[in-house]
Amino acid sequence: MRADARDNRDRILAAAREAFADDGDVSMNQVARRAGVGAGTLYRNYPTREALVLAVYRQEVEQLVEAVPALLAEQPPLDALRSWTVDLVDAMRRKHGLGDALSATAHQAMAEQSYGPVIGAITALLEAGQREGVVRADADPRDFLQLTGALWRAASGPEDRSPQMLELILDGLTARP
Amino acid sequence: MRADARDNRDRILAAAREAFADDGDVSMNQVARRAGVGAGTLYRNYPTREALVLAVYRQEVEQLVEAVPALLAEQPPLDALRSWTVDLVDAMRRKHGLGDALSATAHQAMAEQSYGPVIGAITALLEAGQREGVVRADADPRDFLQLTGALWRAASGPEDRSPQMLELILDGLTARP
DNA sequence: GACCGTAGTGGAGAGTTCTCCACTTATCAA
DNA sequence: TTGATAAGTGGAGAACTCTCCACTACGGTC
Repeated sequence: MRADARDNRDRILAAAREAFADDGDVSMNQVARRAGVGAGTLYRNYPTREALVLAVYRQEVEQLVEAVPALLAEQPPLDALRSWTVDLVDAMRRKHGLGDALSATAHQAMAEQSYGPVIGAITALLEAGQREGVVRADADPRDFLQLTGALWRAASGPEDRSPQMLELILDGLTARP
Repeated sequence: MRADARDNRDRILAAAREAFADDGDVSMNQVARRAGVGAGTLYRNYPTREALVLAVYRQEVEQLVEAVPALLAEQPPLDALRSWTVDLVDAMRRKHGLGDALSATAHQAMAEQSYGPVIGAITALLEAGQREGVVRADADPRDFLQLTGALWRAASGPEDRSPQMLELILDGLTARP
């Protein structure tokens, strides 16, 4: 990769980070202008808005993913899953566009490739529960991420119903004797 | 309302119905052109794409709503809820844009006003279950519609995981002794 | 240092959403 | 029948997304 290209890529990411921090609905054009590049350059580096959003919040998401082992060490699996999910939904709500980007990729190939880490985190949480026999055997991490999208949408509405919905989902995940 | 205005309104609806039947991603401009009206007229009648979509599929949705009493007469509440939901998700998948429109309105005031019927149908199904003590008391119809949105997204992916997700949700809805 | 192939660029352009307001016209009272 | 008038119209316009390709300039080679 050419040095100037890498420079542009970095400038775009920096500009996007600033712009998203200021306000959620920033146009791709605005990001490009702010970074001092043409629209073409922006789109070559980040082909979709989602790709850009995921790149911007990569660190935040990584932190969430890395927190999993500690959670599992401290709490029973279902409690760990509950508090992790609350944090995830919270991040989706605070970081504009992240909820859309994450739940859009839940059942796509893209998710496996670029956002495997999140799926990996959910897998670890579910498997811990399965090992203890408290989570049903057919629980699927992509399904859970998709449901998390619904949670986030509910949390963003006028009346936050996400706690109740989360309890319902966890209840549905629980293994029955 | 002026007669010519009503005429235009009807022509727009007819044009939209045709256009949506042909293909899901039709631009608002195309609908306007097809109906022979200006963009302004289209937007005055249907302020958002969602509003137009809901108007176009009103009958389909009404049929779904009206089917509830028969379902409840034939089957136990949870089975009725299951089969009704399968039909709803199926409609969301076949009728382009309906899934987005419905799940977007799940927790908004708009839903109560213009799509109360769907909420009403879900309420009837849930209450039947509650009366028999098989559905948890704190189940909320808007939450359920929101979860249905996730189901639809999952059903539209490469691998249809919606049956498993539906079982999980129904399991979560079940009242525990 | 000069050369050249190719990776990389920017912005014009086609298409979109949605708003605004100068104009047109249906309707009702006289 | 005829105005008056408020309801209704259309399309120009501003801003957007995303693509395409004529150009520019980086960096390995001599």
